[in-house]
Amino acid sequence: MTNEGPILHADLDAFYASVEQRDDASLRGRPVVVGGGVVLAASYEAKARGVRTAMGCAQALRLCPSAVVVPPRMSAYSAASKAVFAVFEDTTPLVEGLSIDEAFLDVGGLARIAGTPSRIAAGLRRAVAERVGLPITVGVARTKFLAKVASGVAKPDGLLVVPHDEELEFLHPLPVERLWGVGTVTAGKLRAKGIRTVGQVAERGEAELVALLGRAGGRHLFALAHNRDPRPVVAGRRRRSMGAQRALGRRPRSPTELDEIVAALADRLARRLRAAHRVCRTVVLRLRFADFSRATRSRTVSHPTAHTEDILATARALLAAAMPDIREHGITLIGLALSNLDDDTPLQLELPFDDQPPGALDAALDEVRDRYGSKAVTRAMLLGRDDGPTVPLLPD
DNA sequence: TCTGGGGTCCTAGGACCC
DNA sequence: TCTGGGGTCCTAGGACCC
Repeated sequence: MTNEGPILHADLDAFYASVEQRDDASLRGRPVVVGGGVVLAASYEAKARGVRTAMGCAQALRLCPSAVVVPPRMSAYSAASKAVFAVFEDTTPLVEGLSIDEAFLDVGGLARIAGTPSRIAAGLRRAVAERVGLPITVGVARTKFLAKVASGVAKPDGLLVVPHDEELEFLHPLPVERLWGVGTVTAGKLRAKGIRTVGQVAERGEAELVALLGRAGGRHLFALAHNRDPRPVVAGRRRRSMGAQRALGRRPRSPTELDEIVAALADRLARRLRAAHRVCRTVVLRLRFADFSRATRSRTVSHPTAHTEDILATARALLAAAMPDIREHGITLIGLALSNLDDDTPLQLELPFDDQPPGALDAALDEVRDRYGSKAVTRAMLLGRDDGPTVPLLPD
């Protein structure tokens, strides 16, 4: 949990497309597009022709007529991801996964065992190539943020180490879009102020950036432009929400069809929730309308659940409430997300009542609250001496 | 160029409590 | 009776990431 730096950011190249090229020799060296209606991943041969993620497959074929379009094989990508993460874990226990194909690794404590960070990174790339057969790019720097920028610059199949004394020289000439967290909207706002490079961000005051981008966004960007990023690599992060969605096209849908889709989504999510031994308290209905505007409707219940029927009942209530909007605007996507996740077995603590000084119970509960969050103390029971009555401290 | 499926984090207002 | 300040939770929306 400590950040001793240096930090590696390891990022598989064109992940889904690389798995397809690995598993089918006839695809190697050719432009490959993984997707159905939309491009989920493009090989570097296809990227060179202008094909991009999230582009329609029809447009991808116009840009690159020789591209081979293959349907996604999610289970193969999931297996490949597990194998790559096993290599990460063999490198250091301090691995923070960011997505299916990238992770931060804190290799600060490994200098005496495994050599310099660049040696560790080179060994990691070699191990992924030998054991999994996939190309991976690694960025190395003192902070998470800079390591991620470095891997982005080094792609594909590259390795880039940013030395301590060259951080700002590396960072400041880069366009603001390279910064993690700067997308089209933020880049547009910055451009309107004449800010195009990270160095130009660094020349502005924090207050100006906060006024432009909001409190958190402005502070964040200000810190990053000066290469300040104290965030540690955190191993074992747990997911905070779980979702599933379905695009519907533009054809009108009957209420019965919508109900069937919501039921299928609720069933799929509830199964995933139970498989992960989690429960949820909040159900979110996501809608996208014909004009591409979006809306969410959510409801939080008092009792955590992983039962399909509970989740579906809440989802149905949300759908019913959203029907006027759906009728008015037309619906093109429907999704469900579950949040406020928790473990399915609650934490149980037994505090011996005998010989406790006054206030000991309150102090113990405070400690639980500090360590596990206020939600951990949802139901505290005061157990009496001998066979005395059980007194609920908080209403059920 | 009309756009998939899975996530994270931030903001802002209102309710409610002490 | 009126008042303040602080905290948490819920809901909805938005930006961003892969």
